[in-house]
Amino acid sequence: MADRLDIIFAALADPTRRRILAMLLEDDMAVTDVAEPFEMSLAAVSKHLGLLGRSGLISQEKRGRVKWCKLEPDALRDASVWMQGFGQFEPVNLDAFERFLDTELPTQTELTMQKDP
Amino acid sequence: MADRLDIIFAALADPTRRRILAMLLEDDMAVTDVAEPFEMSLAAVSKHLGLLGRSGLISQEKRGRVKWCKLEPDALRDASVWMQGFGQFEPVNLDAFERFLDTELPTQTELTMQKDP
DNA sequence: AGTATATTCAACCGATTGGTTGACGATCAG
DNA sequence: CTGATCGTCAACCAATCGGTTGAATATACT
Repeated sequence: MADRLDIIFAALADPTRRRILAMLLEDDMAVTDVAEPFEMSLAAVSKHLGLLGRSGLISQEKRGRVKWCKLEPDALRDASVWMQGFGQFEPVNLDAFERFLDTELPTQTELTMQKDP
Repeated sequence: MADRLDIIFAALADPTRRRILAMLLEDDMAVTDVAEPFEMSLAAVSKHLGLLGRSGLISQEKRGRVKWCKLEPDALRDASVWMQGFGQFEPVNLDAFERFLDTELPTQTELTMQKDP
């Protein structure tokens, strides 16, 4: 019933999970290390990681007794693409959007924005 | 407590609300008209619209007895910027964008893609 | 073997969510 | 004025969420 975007956006709707994703942006981490900075039980963080795993935003691989968590930014693409469908009317001079286009999508700019046909 | 991103992502996590946003992408709509295609009560849709309004993703203006709903894509910027921090390694591809258009916005394909100018 | 470490499981809790229904206040049309 | 239409409100319900605790499992260390 709940489709992929439901699960991804729901996963992103929690500040703890967003913080975890930001941490994993720097490096892969074990569950215990992920949990360390949070003021909640390890079990709670483990649940968050389970949800992130089910959403595809991270992958988890068990090596020995340690379960390594790895960011999977690909999973964000669907959500990002969905959102960009609404950004099409945003003024092109929005700082962040422009920075994004400049640095990340140089070749696709004309295709999506049709700035100067 | 719940910060802006929490509320925006939570708003996007529901398929009904995403469908509503897609509808409002075409044009401003009255609450009753928004509710029409959904198989749920008007009150339920009204609640969804209230949440979307509180999240800033739409604005609502009452004229007479009709309350007009208007998409506010600016509100997506914070979320989009946040996500782009994770997408930096994965350029958005147009295949995914096309899939999005097929499944969520079938009628707007020509409008947004400008296939044959 | 015995103990410590890493992680999850299961049961529970209060709060929130997504939906319903019925009553209600506005506003428009005749 | 009367009646229909537009939309919200309030109360309720079942399900899910984010957290807790304590027990359980699996792996590693000595």
